[in-house]
Amino acid sequence: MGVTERRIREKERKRSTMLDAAESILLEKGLDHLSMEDVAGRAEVSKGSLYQYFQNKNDLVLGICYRATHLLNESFKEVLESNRSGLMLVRELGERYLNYVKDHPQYYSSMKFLDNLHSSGVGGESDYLELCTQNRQEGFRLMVEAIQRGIDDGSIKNDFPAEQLALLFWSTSHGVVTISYMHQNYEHFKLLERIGMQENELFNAYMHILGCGIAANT
Amino acid sequence: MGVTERRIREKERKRSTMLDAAESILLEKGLDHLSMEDVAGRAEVSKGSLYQYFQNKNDLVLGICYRATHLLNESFKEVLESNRSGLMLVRELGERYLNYVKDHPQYYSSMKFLDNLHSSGVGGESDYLELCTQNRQEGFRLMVEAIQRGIDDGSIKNDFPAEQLALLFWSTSHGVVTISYMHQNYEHFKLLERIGMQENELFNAYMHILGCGIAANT
DNA sequence: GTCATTTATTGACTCGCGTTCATTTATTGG
DNA sequence: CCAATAAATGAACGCGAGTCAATAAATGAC
Repeated sequence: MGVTERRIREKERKRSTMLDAAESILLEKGLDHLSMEDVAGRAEVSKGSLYQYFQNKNDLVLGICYRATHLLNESFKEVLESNRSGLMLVRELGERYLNYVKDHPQYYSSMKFLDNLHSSGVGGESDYLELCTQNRQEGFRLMVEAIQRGIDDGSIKNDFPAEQLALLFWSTSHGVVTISYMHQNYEHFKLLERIGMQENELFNAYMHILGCGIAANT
Repeated sequence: MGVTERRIREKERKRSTMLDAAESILLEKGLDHLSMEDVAGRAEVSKGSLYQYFQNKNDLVLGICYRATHLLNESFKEVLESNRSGLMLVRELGERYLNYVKDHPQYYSSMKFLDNLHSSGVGGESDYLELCTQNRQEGFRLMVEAIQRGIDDGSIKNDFPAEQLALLFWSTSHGVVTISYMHQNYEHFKLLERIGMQENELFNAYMHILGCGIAANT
């Protein structure tokens, strides 16, 4: 009796279509101008139908965020398959993050949305919220693993536990990547130009400084 | 004929009252639950009156942000009055920033709001937007000055121009401070606990790593 | 003090948008 | 072919931002 299975598959397919629509609007117009009506229109369903697949607007955006965090984690996992030094892995993770934001700005803004929800205490009702949070924790865990490997192989000094270094890397890289994101996506953002800095210089300087800070003295 | 002068003063006083009301609501309920009606009620004026003093809601929040950025800059200027080494000044700036966020979370969220507007390209019509942006640039300039002094006095190495180091310090400290902010203000935020880290450890680790990265080798 | 004029205040109103729900339409199993 | 169940729909609701015509207050001339 594969009827209910097909039903579920069918439902998942529709949900995916809706997420595609939402994602494309997010890419084109940004979060501020993402309306449920708009999404319904592009997905060729009625507004009411959206609410059969998503609990509310937050849930919909977090649905995108779930894709976003999953994709980023997959990219991180690839990095960890290499057996270069831990320090190199960390650098590679940073590069991946940077490129990810460049390639998928809509995913990045969905992740910013998640962060905002976390910062606002509650995010309303959303099943995706928990999933996204788990994904983020998984991403963090991957960073910890890279750093731990670096400590073990001697490429990263052991002044701090891996988790603490990971948190520093996590939070500081977020700031740097944000600069890059704004530089990419907003005409008006002239900060880099104003101080005469190329985008890749910013990242290199960051990794250089960070490298000096965490690399073992060899 | 001091009539118009008094008018202007009076108007400024009322505007200030409204900002006070908005600020207290921002502190209590957060940005998401700040409504114009609410502000009007607490300021004991009608909703329509608010719009005689502020162009729109963004303008009102940016009015708070103007206070916020001004206060932060004043704190930074105090630091620069000292004649310690540039490296010490940078550390002191970081500490000030951290304490500022702890003491004035509502100001911090208004600054996040400003950043979001910048990230969204346009911020609607608001006279305060330009003023806030100028204040932020002034804050950045103060960081540049601290670092430049450090390069000049030999406490900071000269691998990078002061502006570039300032940008790195600016963006990375933002990430670290955000962690601290969330830790302070949101019950649910358990990241620090989960990795067994104290809040001040986070800052110290950050300054240690950064210090290793930018300090001149003596 | 009176009055015309300018300025400030008000709250009812509109409008957009997220969300709900009674109704309609499609699908399933017998 | 027919209940019964599930899915889809769009009109209707609520809430909050922003508007505006009507009202009140302040000012300055006489």
